[in-house]
Order: sequence, then structure tokens, then C-alpha cells
Amino acid sequence: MALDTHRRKISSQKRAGILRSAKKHFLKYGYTSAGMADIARDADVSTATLYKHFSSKEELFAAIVREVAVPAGDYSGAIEAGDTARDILYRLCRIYLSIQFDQQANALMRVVMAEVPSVPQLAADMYEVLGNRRNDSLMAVIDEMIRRGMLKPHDSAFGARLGGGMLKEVFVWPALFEPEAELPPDADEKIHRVIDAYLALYGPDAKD
Amino acid sequence: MALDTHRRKISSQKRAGILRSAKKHFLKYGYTSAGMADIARDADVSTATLYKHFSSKEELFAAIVREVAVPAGDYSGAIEAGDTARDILYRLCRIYLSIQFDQQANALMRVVMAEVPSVPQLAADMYEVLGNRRNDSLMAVIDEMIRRGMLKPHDSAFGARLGGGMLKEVFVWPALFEPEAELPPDADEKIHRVIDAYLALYGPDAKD
Amino acid sequence: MALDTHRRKISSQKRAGILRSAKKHFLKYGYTSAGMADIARDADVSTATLYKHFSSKEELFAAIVREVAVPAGDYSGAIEAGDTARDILYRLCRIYLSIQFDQQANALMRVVMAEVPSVPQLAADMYEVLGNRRNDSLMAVIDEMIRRGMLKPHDSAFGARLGGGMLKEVFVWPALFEPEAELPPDADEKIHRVIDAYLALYGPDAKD
Amino acid sequence: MALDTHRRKISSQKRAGILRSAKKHFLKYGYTSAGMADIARDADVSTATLYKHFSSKEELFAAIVREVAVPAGDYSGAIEAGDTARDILYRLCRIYLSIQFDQQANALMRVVMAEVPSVPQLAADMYEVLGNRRNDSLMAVIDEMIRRGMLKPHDSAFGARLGGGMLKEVFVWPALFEPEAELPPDADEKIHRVIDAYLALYGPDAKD
DNA sequence: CATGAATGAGTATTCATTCAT
DNA sequence: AATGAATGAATACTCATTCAT
Repeated sequence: MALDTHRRKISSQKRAGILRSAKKHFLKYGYTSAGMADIARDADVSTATLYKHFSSKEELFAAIVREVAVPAGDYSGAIEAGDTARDILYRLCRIYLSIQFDQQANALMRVVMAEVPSVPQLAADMYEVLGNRRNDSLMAVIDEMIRRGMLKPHDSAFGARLGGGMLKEVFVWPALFEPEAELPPDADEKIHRVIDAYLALYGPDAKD
Repeated sequence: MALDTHRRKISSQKRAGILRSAKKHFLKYGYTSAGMADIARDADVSTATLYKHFSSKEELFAAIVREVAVPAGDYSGAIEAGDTARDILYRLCRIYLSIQFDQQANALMRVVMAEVPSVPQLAADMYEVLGNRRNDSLMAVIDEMIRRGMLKPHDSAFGARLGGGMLKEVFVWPALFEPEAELPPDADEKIHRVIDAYLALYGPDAKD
Repeated sequence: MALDTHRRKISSQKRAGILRSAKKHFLKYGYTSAGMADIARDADVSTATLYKHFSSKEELFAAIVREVAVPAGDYSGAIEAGDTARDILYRLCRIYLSIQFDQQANALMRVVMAEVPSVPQLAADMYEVLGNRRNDSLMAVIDEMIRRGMLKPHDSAFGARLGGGMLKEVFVWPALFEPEAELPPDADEKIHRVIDAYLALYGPDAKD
Repeated sequence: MALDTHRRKISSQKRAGILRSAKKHFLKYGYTSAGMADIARDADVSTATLYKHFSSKEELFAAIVREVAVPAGDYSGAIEAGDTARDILYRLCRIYLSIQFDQQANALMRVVMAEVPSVPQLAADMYEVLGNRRNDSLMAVIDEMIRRGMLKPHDSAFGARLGGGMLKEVFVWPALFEPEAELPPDADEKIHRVIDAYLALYGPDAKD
């Protein structure tokens, strides 16, 4: 029993180690160029052990996207007492960008998109999380802001989409075409210009 | 003379055929997994002939990117006599989306992004064209519209960026996660909602 | 333990087999025309295994050169008790010729020379061993003979060079232009004529 | 007629040009690495024309070795009135080395040797010229010197061999392992040391 | 007679995956 | 359960040679 438990623990540690190494390699080299042997070496296991845990490269990749992948992010804590609309929107942007840059969602998206033709389901799942679910979560915050009178009533689904689109255009899009991209130094200024636009569109006293 | 002419014609036909096949394969399998031999076979030429026309896989791919990139940069014909602001903006959106969908820039971008870690220069070049240069071209049209009083004076560089970002978010982003994506049937309605937003921000009588 | 030992034994057998096959092919076809796949097949291993042992064609070839080069540098056992000067010189010649013919240094040199334009370092290395280092080793024996009064004092570096040159001219040079050359039947007689010349030049009672 | 003559002249000029270019390439890159297309371009003809003149790479190479190759050299003029033995021997050495270095016999030998396994006859022919015939020519001079009492009577065939061997060892051998080798700056001194040895062996007052 | 575009067989090397120990 | 040696199929690219014009 105890032995069994021990074994299972070791095994799950190995699994975790493999996932960690694999994520590192896939993000760094892309799906095709990442090598199973390299991943195994990096995780301090033999290739055979690697294959015991994940029966193919594709499965390993899928496991990363599903288990390890970036969370859509929790925007629920974005509203704090005493905040102005701008404060909240700024916080939303920051959470968003932190996921994209610090949690390497940019790099992961790149790799997943590359595999769209060969593993479409994986990409669809990712879009569900990083596209739709995230949008729902943002939308909820925006609805709350509308309820509080901080924004004028509007189609928050479409609004969240537009807001996300502007932010992506300015920050995410260029990062997708650059290895190891980081947030630019003038990020704050750009964020506020995006917020300006959002408030011009949907601020409490925006024209109809 | 006749010989030369004939040869050149044959040769340029072959070149076009190769480009067609190559595009097909790169979009279907991605850069790394597309095989030069397969491309050659598909184009009904030998690998050696393929290499006579394009001296490396990278160059062949670059040629395809260039082919798509050229029209991406030309919005000069978007203004026609008697147009309203909305007419022009609509036409800009349509040109944009046609390049992304009909000319398959979406799929191509996916492929290029996949190679960011291994061929960063290629990606940087593509972003230069499909990101920056295209924006410049859009900006020129917007400036013209401002001059004509169709839009209120504003930072057209940033405006073009925001507009492009909104359009991308709604149409391009989902398409990147889907193989063989097509424009949705309600494209027109969505386009007009994006234009609504743009005019609300930068229309002639938009608030400051 | 037992596993490790066993594996290592198998592995070293394979390595030896690969070297044998490779030598055969390189000597038969020359460096460029010898094929890694053919060598692997001949050694009954897959190309991948071949590359596990030798990470490139160049390295494989270098290993063969090294194998022949090592004995080429060792003349230390040439002096035995009770020997006359002629005995020792004869033994030196025999060792020299054995390396050239039995160990196929002649053929190997031919192959290396062919690659001088494309892999100059390889040739330089080989000359260092088969030219200079061998000469040093011969020189050491000659110095010892001088110390023992068997040869008159002289510039042993140049002497060894001349001696080697005479031997090469008579035996090696013709062999370089002939496939599968063997020592001629009257080798002994020719060796002694060369020794005659050497003793005439540097024997204990040679004129100054 | 005149036309015919003209054509034949053009044709033979082309042939010569091809041979010139081919020699250049073979010497520079070696047989295998020299490319027919490169040779044709260098000679300003099409590959098809090249093949009209020489039906295969091998034949082209053979033609070079046979037609263009380095002459064995004419040593007959080496004896001039008033010369000492040393003067004559020095002149012989210089002629020898000039053929090897200036006329590129070193490089040619390297290339031919490389092809010994595949075209043995070619190598045999070359050795006949550069080994035996040259030796005969040298021998004739030495015999004349003996007749004039400048050298003591001896087996001039073997003597010429030894002399050539010493010279080769010092100058030619190292050059074979080096691309674009040139005569060393201290060539004269080395030549005289070789002559010293020769005279010690076969000078008029050499010991028996 | 001359061209140069086209060929197809060939090269070294890599990598996901399996299997004897 | 774990190893790591072994595999074989695949890949980009080259080159001597031919043939339609």
C-alpha cells in the first residue's frame, strides 16, 4: 500500500516534470521543432518513460494545452471600492496583459495556431477558453459597471469584444510575430489611450 | 527570339504553378511539415526545377508571403465620388477582409507565426507588411477623409490601429483558430457595427 | 550492472564494425563518394545508429585516420639488445612500411589528399601525425643510436626526413598511383640499398 | 571550305577554353566537387556544348590529365659550360620544383591520386610520366655528369630516385597536404642540404 | 550547331517511436 | 518500472546528364 502510494507519487512527480519540460520546449521551439528526446532529457527521464506517460507527441502537446495552459483569467476581483471607471478598466487591461505576457499566453497561442490544420479540436478548445470564456468574464465586469452607472448601458458582449480587440491590436498582435516579446515601456500610456476610446464609446455620458 | 519568348512563357507558367502548389501545401501542413518534394510533385515539376526557380524553401515561402502582402498594402482605390463616410469605411473593411479570407492571409499568418521561433526574420518582415505598412496605407485614406471633412481631425495612425483591431477581433481572431475559416454570413451587419463604433469615436460630429 | 556491461560490449562491437566498414568504403570509393547509408548497411546497423556513434561523416573519417595514425607514431620498440645499426634501421623501415601497406596508410593518404581543397584541416592533421610526429619518433631512435655510437653525430631531424624520403620514393610513391598496391617481392633488397645510403651518409665512419 | 575552317577554329578554341576552365576547377575543388555546370559557365559555353566536346565528366578529366597535364620536364639543358656539379644539381632541383609548384603538378597529382580507385589507368599513366619518364630524364643528366667525372660512377637510376625522393620529402610531401602550397622562403638552403647529401653519396670523391 | 531548362537519382542528417535487457 | 540503444522513414538540397527548341 505505502509502496504503491509512494510509487504513484513518484510517477506523478515525473509526469509533472515532463509537462513542465515539454511546455518549455514547445514554447521555445514550436511544436515541430521541439524534440521528444530533448524534452525527456530536460525532464530527467528516459524516452521510454516519457512514452509511458504520453503515448505520442501529439498527446503530450494536447495535455499541455489542456492541463497546463494559461487560465482565461479571473476578472471578478477587478472592481474595488472607490474605483473610478478608468481605474477598473485599467485593472482589467493589466490582468489581460499579464496573462498574455507573463503567463506566456502569446507564445502558447502561436504554437496552438500553428497546429490548427493538424489538430483543429485543440485550437477550438483554446479559442473557447481564451476567446469566448474570457470575454464572458470581462462582460460580467462590464455589466456590473453598467449596473453601477459607471458605463452607459450597451451591448456588453460586443463592447468587451471591441475593447479586447483594441488592446490586442496594440499589444498582442505585434508580440505574436516576435520571439520573447515583452510589454513595451510605454504600455501605460497606450493602455490609457485605449481606455479613452472605450470611455468615448461607452462612458456614462457618451453620445448615443 | 521566338525561342526565348517561348521559354520565358513556359518558365513563368511553371513558376506560377509552383507558387500555387506551394501555397496550398504550406497552408495545409505548415512551413516545417510541407515537403519540397511534395510541392514539386503537385506542381508537376522535378525538385531540381523547383530549386531552379526558388533557391530554398525559405525563399519559396517568402515569395508566397510577398504575393499576399502586396495587395494588403493598397487601399488607394477605396474613395469613390459621391461616397459617404460609411461607404468608404465599408469598402476599406471589405478590402481588408478580402485579403484575410479570399487571399488566405489568415492561414498564412498562422503559418508564419508558427515559425517565429525558428525564422524570426520572416515573421518580422510579414508583420512589417501586414501590420505596419497596411496601417500606413489605411491611415492615408483616413487622412484624406479628414481633409474632406468626413471625419473629425484625429490621430489617424492610432485610429487606423483601433479600427483594424476591432475588425480583427471580430473576424480574424476566430478564424485563426479554425481551419478553412470563412467569413460569417452576418458579416455585413458586424462590419456596420464596427463602423458605428468608429464613427462614434471619429465621426465629424463626435464629441471630443 | 550486468545490463550496463552487456550494453557496453554490444556497443563497442558495433562501433568496431562501423569503423571496419567505413574504412573499407572510404578506401574503396574515396571520402566524398562513400555513402553513410552504404557504410551503415555494410556494418549491419541503421543510419541512425551510425550517427549515434559518429556524429558526422567527417568525424567518422577522422576516427579512422586516428586509428591508423596512432601506431604510425611509435617506433620506440625498434632497438633491441645486440642489434647492429643495420638491424635497427631495417626494423624501422619494416615498421614504417607495415603501417603504409598493412594498415593501408597509403590508401588512406590518397583519400585524405583528395579532400585537401574541401577539408583542409583534416589533411593538415594527418600530415601532422603521419609527417611530423612520425618523424619526431624516428628522430628519437636515431638520436639514441647516435648516443650509442652506432651513427655519427648529425642533424637527426633532417636525417630522418631524408631517410623517410628515400624509403617513400622507392615504396610509397609508386603505391599511391596504384590501387591495392602491395610491397614488391624484392622489398628486402631495396630496403637494404636505402640503408646502405643512410649508413654512407651517417654511419659511424662516414666522411664529414 | 572557309566556313568550315572557321567553324573548326571556333570549335577548337571552345575546346581549349573548356579544358582551361576544367583544369582550373578540378585543381581547385577536386574531381568530385568540381561541377560541370560551373566549368561550362566559366568557359562561356552551355552545358550542352560542353557535353558535345566531352561526353562525360570522366572523359573531360582524362583529357586534362592527358593533354594539358604537366610535362615531365626537360632536364637536358641543365648542364652549362663552366658549371660545377653543385651548379648543375641545383638547376635540376629548380626545374623539378618549378614543375611541381609553378606548373601545379602537386595539385594535379593530388586530384589524380584521388581517382586511383575509380580510374586506375589514368593514375598509372601519370606515374609513368611524372615518376618513371622524369626519372629517366634526370638519369641521363646524371650519366653525363658521371661521364664528365663530376660524380663518381654509380647506379644512376637508383641515385636519381634517391635524390628525387629526398627532394620530394622536403618540398612536395608537405605541399600535398596543403591547399595552394608555395615553395618555402628558405627553399634554397634546403635544396643545398639535399645536394650536400647527394654529393656525400655520389660526389667524385665519395667513399665507396 | 548551340542553348539552358528540366530531370531523377542521390546525399548527409534527423526524429518520433519501439524493444531487449 | 525504467532504460537508452536501435530503428527506418523522411527531409532539404545537388548534380551529371539529356532534349525540345
